[in-house]
Amino acid sequence: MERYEDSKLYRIRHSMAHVMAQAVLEIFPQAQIAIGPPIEDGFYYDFLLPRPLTNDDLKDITKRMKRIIGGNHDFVRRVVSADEAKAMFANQPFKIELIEGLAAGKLDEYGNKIQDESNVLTTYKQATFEDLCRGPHVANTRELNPEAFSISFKEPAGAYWRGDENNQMLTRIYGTAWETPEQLAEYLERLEEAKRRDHRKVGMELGLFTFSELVGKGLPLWKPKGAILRDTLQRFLYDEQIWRGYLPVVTPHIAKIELYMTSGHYPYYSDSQYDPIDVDGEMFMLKPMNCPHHIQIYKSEMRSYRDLPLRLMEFGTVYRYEQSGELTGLTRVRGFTVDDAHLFVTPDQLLEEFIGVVKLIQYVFKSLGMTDFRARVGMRDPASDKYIGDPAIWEVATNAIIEACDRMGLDYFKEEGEAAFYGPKLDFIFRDVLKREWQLGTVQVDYSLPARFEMEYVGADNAKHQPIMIHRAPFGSLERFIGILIEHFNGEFPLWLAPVQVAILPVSNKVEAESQALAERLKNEGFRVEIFERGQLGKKIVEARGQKIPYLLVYGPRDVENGTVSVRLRDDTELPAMPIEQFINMAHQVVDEKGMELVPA
RNA sequence: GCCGGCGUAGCUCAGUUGGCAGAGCAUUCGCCUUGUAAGCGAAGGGUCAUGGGUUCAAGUCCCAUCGCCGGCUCCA
Repeated sequence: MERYEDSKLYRIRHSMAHVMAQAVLEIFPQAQIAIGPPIEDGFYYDFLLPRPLTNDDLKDITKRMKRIIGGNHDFVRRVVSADEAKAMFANQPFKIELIEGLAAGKLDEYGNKIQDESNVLTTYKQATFEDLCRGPHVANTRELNPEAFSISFKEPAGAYWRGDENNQMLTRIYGTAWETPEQLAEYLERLEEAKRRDHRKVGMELGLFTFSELVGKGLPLWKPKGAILRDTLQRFLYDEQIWRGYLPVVTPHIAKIELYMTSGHYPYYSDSQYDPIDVDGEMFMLKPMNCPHHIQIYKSEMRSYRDLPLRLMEFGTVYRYEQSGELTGLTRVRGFTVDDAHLFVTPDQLLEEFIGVVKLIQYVFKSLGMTDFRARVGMRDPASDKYIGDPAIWEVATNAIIEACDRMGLDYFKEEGEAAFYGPKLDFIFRDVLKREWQLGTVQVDYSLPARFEMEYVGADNAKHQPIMIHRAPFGSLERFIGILIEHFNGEFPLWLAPVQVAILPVSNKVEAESQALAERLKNEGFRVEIFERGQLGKKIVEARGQKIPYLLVYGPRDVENGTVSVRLRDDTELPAMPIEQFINMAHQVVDEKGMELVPA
């Protein structure tokens, strides 16, 4: 497959960024320009502007961009010396900084270390605008389609120079650009669809959760229907884990600060923890993670190799201080529940246990109809010093992960700098129906915490050994996972998960008593049922459809007489009237199979 | 935390150059008794996010705070 960097779209978007910069400079000649790269689906350019942008500015910029494109200007590449470049951009301080970084062969335009040393400076010029740029670009603006781009689809946004929050805040204008207007329309439609499916909107409409200013931002309140969904997921995983030899534990929400000093969490992550609470002169913290607690349970007894592997699980709620601006619905919150487990294993067991965890995660995803995911091996960044533990041990752990993947035939890719601070990990990245990627389940191999906590077990040789720890969470956080599920399914959950599975729609209140009896019968069968009593049948259908309830049972005198129900599915399919017994069997089958369809194949 | 936008009834929103705070849905009550996408009528519901300021007069103008949205940063 062609790399994005080599594609025509990439050149189009890169060139669009230059055209936009030219347009902005026409309006604000005093503006300072930073960088303007292509990105997924589009491009941006960062500016230091004399005032905030308005919608009218964006219209004006768009108009000017179209005019520039219509001018059929060539993009002309030129190799320049550092001195030449500095003279050319004398009144553009950001460019001067870039030139100095590039000329010294140290930093690229993003402020990252340069890999290749071919520190040749080039510029590209179209019409009156010449920009420091390594390209590539289209040959001429006539290759840009003036009807296939938009800069008004997104609000202008703030962005720090070189992405560092200590630097100056610039104004970033985003654009999207395509080869044809049809592709643009398709992209914009995808954005609209994502907005329609937004879990915050759908979750409120379905009555799953709410937020309260009095409780606090980033602290979701689960309403009954959301709690049912959540509990159903939780029970599914709980049962699955019990079956696989996990043991449940429960631990408190606060602990002494010394616990996190020992684990190493406190010094490394004090920024994202809440301030300690003084209790009778001792400092306690809201727990930011569950592992140190589980370690204390491990250490409560003398462990033999015969006890291992020991797999402790807990749906443990943790609290982390997230900056207010980064909170988003359920996907980024300040208190959330991790479907956590820690496996304590001997070196001999590591591989097998790791494989077992990966199999569990694969099974869980498959049960939820989530099939499109890939695995990432997160390795330490050799240049960083944020990791604890001996590099040699890291290598052993990383190799164990890779060997497990190979042995399972798992498709994976490696990425440096994606490890946890105490060990390498394997992350599962899920792609939803809208082709967006989310990092979900994670498995981490850890030699560090067992050492820090001086954990041990007695081996067959009667000597003491240190266990290895595997941290893992298939969902990651229940909150975030449910947010993703809502958007993936657009609130139309598979039957086994749906908070209300069956809506009974009485044709009139003449069958009120019979409808109640039907509801009771279905509840006794274990189904979640709601009777819709308001208004006429049409209105009941509207309401039940709005709640995305899988089965709508139209129930009237005819059905009462025949012992049937008329089943209408969530997708508006109308099944012929069927005996109640038959409906119950069908629904049981779909639930038992965790089917994605409402009618068994 | 930073940049920008936005806060009017439970929800979605209207509210003119500053001049009596509104609609639909939802809720409650009454009528209708219904067979596959909204039956009819009435009533209740507001410190216009909060606090200050300007003004004869503020939902409307100014300032601060809180919250929400889009980004940046961050995400054990």
